[in-house]
Amino acid sequence: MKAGDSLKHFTAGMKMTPQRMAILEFLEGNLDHPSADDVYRAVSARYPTMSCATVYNTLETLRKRGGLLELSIDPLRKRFDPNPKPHNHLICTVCRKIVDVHIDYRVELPAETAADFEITGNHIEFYGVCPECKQKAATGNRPEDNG
Amino acid sequence: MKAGDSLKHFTAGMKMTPQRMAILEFLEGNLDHPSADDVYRAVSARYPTMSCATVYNTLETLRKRGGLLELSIDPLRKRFDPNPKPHNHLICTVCRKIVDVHIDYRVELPAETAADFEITGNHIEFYGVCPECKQKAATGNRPEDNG
DNA sequence: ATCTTGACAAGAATAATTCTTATTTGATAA
DNA sequence: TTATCAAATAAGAATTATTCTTGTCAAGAT
Repeated sequence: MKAGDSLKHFTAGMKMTPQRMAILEFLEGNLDHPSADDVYRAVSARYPTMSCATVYNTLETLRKRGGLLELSIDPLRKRFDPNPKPHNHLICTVCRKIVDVHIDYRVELPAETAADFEITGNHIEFYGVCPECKQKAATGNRPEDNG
Repeated sequence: MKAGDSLKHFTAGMKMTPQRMAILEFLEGNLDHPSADDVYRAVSARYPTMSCATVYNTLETLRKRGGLLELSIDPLRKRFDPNPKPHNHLICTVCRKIVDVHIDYRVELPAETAADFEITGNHIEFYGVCPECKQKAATGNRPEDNG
């Protein structure tokens, strides 16, 4: 498979439109975990009439087809990951920066814990503080506790 | 420690008010991963003048003190977990039901991958389809693909 | 008694996402 | 090539979750 071609595997039978092609092009090979709004802003630069509903619809269609992973790693918004290889994430709890972790941990759920679920996958989040935020914390401006 | 007493460990120095006590009482021992709105609805049944801002403020105060985990396991809203023991989750991708997984997997990030982050924790999500949703899917009403 | 600080209610404001509706388009088959 | 029709679109209204603002209040400190 050619690099940047992976999403094509999930678009068979989808009606191809200029809008969708622009969205796919933006997503192909994108490792930044963009939000719907990131996609919308990037694509509407070239297609000024692009509607945010179109972006949401296309992302949801791709998600259902398995071409995108919807990540719940940001409490403020959904993030989408077009990286076809299953992987995990390291997240800075201060600035919410996200780093891919390409390690397969092979965690498994014992049958008695799976509670008759049909298991389809897993995702590990590591939490930490990134070097930049550690630096900032060290130089004094630590946030107060208001409790 | 008495069962249902765990949150008390994080409230030292917090000004105690009837509203906060009602919120704490609702959270103590709650294994349902309630959202802010769940807390608000439950507590305002007894305190009709409760403001949603008070709920959000109290939850955020507890979170900062380590008494609550803010879970990003639901793309629609934040969920809060007052269970003080670190644990993982099994999530139905159809109905979003959440089941606690009390297994310690001891996943670790190699130093070269940690990228100078100071690692503070991790969380594993298992994805699957729960028995009820499997049942529904088998009996015919499978959702169409709109792509 | 007054001051200070944190907590409060009420609701406005914001931000992300979904929904609605009329219109247009791409894929299919005639 | 053209007609057809389901699906996709634009535009913006609506919804939902969350945060912010403002004025008030209460408890402890001075």
